[in-house]
Amino acid sequence: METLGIGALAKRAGVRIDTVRYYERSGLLAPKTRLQSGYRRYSGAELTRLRFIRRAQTLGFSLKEIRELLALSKSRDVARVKRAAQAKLADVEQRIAALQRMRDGLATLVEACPGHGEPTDCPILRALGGEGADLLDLPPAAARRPGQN
Amino acid sequence: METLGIGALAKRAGVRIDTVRYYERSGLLAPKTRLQSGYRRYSGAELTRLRFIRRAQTLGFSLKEIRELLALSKSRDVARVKRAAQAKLADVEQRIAALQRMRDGLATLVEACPGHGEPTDCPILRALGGEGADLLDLPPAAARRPGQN
DNA sequence: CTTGACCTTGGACCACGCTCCAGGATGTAA
DNA sequence: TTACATCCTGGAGCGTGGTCCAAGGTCAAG
Repeated sequence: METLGIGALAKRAGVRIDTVRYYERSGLLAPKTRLQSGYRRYSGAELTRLRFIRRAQTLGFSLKEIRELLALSKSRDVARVKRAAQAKLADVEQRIAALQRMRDGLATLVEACPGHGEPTDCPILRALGGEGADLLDLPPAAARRPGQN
Repeated sequence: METLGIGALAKRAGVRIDTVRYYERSGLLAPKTRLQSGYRRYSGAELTRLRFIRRAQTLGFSLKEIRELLALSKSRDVARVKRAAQAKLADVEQRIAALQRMRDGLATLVEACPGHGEPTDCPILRALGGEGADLLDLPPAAARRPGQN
C-alpha cells in the first residue's frame, strides 16, 4: 500500500509540514507508521483526516473541538456518538444564528449608507462616532467566542 | 461636563479595566483627558467608542480592523467606510454558508444514525473514520480565517 | 488624618495556532 | 560514494486579545 511522507501529505492537504507535526503534538493526527529511521508514513486515511481538520477549522471549530469530534470516531459507542453529534449540531446552529445577527447588523448599516455625500448621512460613521449608535445596537455581547479567559 | 474614571467606564461598557488600558495601548481608545495625578478621565464619546469596539468585535472584526474602521471615521470618507463594511458583510455571509453546509452534513448524519446497534450501522462513525467521508466533504478551504501568518 | 476604594506603570503570563530554527540523521538517485 | 532532498527532535518566537500582579500614588468620606 502506497504511503506518503510528511512532506507529500502536507502538500496534498495544502498545509505546512510544521503544521502537520503541530497537529500530531496536539493529538489530532498520528502517522500510520514510522520507518525504522523515525520518518513518518501516512496513508490515505490520514490525508482524509487532515483535510477534515482543515475543513472543520474553516467552519469555525477550534482544534480542541475538532479533537473531540475525531475522538468520537474511536469510541464505538453508537449512542454516545450520536449524542455528541447532536450537541455539535446544536452548537453549529447557534453559531449560525449568531452570525446571522451579525450579518443583519452589517446589512442594515450597509443598506442605509448612501456611499457618498456627507459623512453625517452615513449610518456607519454615525454609529462609529456619535451618541446615537442605534443602528449598530446589538444585543449586549454575552456570547463572545474567544473565551473570557 | 461629567466624566468617568476608568473603572466606571469599564463597568458601563461591561469590560475589564485592563481591557480598556489594553485598547489604549493598541491605539483604539484614548482618555479624553488626564488628571494631574495621571488618572484617566473619559467622556460619553469614549464610552460610545468603547461600546462600538465591543459591538464590532461581536460582528467579527479584529481589533486591527476596528482600528482601521475608526480611522476611516476620521477620514470622513464615506465610500471607503461603506466598502469596508460590505467586505465584512460578504465575509460573514460566506461563513454562514459554510456553516450551513456543515449543519446539513451533521443533520443528515444524526438523522441516519439509529443511535444503537452495530458501529458499522452508524453513518457518523463511518464518515469520520473511513475513506468515504463524503457526507462531511465540503469545498476546499481557501478562505482561512486566522491569517496564514 | 486615617481608611479603603480606586488609580498608576511596567512587565509577566496565558491560550491559541502556528512557524521557524539548529543540529543532526536518512533517503534516493546518479 | 557522493550529493542533495527530506526528515527528525526540541525548543524558541510570533501575533492576537487579553489578564494579572507588584509597588506605589490618589481620592473621598468620616
